[in-house]
Amino acid sequence: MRLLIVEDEKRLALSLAKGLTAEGYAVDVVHDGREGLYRASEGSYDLVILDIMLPGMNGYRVCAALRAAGHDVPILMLTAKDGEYDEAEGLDTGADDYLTKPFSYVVLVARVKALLRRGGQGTGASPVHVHGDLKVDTAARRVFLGDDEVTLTAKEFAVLEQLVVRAGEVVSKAEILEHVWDFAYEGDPNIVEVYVSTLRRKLRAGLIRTVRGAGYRLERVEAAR
Amino acid sequence: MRLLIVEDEKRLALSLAKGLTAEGYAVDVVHDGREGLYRASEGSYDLVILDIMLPGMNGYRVCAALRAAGHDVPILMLTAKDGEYDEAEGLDTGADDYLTKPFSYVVLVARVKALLRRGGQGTGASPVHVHGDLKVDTAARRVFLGDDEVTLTAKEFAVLEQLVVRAGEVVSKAEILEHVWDFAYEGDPNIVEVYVSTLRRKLRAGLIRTVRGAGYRLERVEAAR
DNA sequence: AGGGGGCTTCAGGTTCCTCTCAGCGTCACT
DNA sequence: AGTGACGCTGAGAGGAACCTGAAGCCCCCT
Repeated sequence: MRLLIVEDEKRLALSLAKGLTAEGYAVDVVHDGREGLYRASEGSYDLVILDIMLPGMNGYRVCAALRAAGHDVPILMLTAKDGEYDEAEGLDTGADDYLTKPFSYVVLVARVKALLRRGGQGTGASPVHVHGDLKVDTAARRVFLGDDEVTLTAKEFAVLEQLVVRAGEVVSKAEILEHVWDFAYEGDPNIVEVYVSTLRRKLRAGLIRTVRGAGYRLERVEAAR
Repeated sequence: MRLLIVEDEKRLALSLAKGLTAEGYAVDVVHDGREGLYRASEGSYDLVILDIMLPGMNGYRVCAALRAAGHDVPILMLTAKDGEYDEAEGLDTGADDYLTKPFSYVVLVARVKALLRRGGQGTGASPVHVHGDLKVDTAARRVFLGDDEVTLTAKEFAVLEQLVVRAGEVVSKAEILEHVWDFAYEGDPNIVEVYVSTLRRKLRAGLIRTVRGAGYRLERVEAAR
């Protein structure tokens, strides 16, 4: 899951990014409206957190421009409560939810999750993926193998999520990198192998199949016996 | 999938080529406009990445010339943001999308994929090709012969894919070479024979017919029994 | 300040692809 | 039937891709 934060208060942006990263999202941050619009237009984000007061281009205009261009990515607006801007206006321009500053971090996370869940429903994707005896609950971020819960770290979960969403298909290492790590990541792609390795250990060895030269594939339901 | 990059900044061209190759595309690079037009005219590319500022012939003119000649290959234009050239003009001349430098690599890949997807849908290409008792699933990278799965390596799969996509037609050795390896490949063309040989062994001897002096042909549905 | 957990890098080891080569078979044409 | 061109295929070297244990770093919690 990739999130884009468009927020010019750098301290706030940074702390949000940090927290959400810890939740297992891949988070990109930009500090001005024009740049935000540009990045969001690429369509590779699952949600955009958009401040209203922005240099370059204000949040309403970014939001309106995105909708005008046909993007239906969920948008969570951040409004200051000083009354200069109006919540209703945000919703009018096509935002899906708004949050009035100051807000608690917990609330933000809850809203983010709610929006992601709603978006998922809209497109017919269930938040819970069942796959043989593997059950991945993307909303609750829990994984079960048979009756046993398996504890995964944020990154482990994110990698598994990618594989589960496209179960049966080959997912390339590059695609996993793109979705799980953010665009500033310049590290070793080997990191994907490391995570696959630990996932295999924590889950079951045969579950994630390596397709040499192509990527990884979550095996479709193992032959029932 | 074959991509052509027309870009005179060699460093940029090289790094794009490297990345896209890693994504599994066969990538060719040329550094001037005239050469780009010439290669693109051959019609063997699935997408063209076209810089605007080019020696020989600028990107707009290449693009316009291609469209004038009736080619509908997707074109992704690269524009510098210095304002000398205008994005709209790129789209006017028939480009399908544009990207303003500097851009992140991830963005480029996303756009490339989007364009290829759009094109693919239009032509109704399915990810699964069925051909008699041979089934080739390009998304999962799996091949079935009857009920049995056949394990293929990356190159074997790529060769078979070429034959399957054009089932019933003769595909020349040169075409296979170009699609599976890229045009910079300087090795022995015999390599194609080697791979056809192993494919026959792994699949069924009669499936791939040699057409002497012309190439190979995947036989249309074998006589049902 | 110390400890722990998660993230990342690194390096050694392993697997198994890829490509080349060479000899032989097969085909088409005379 | 002979001949040359073309195609087939087994063997092996070399290397790419992948796996995984270990260790360092950073952040957070105690």
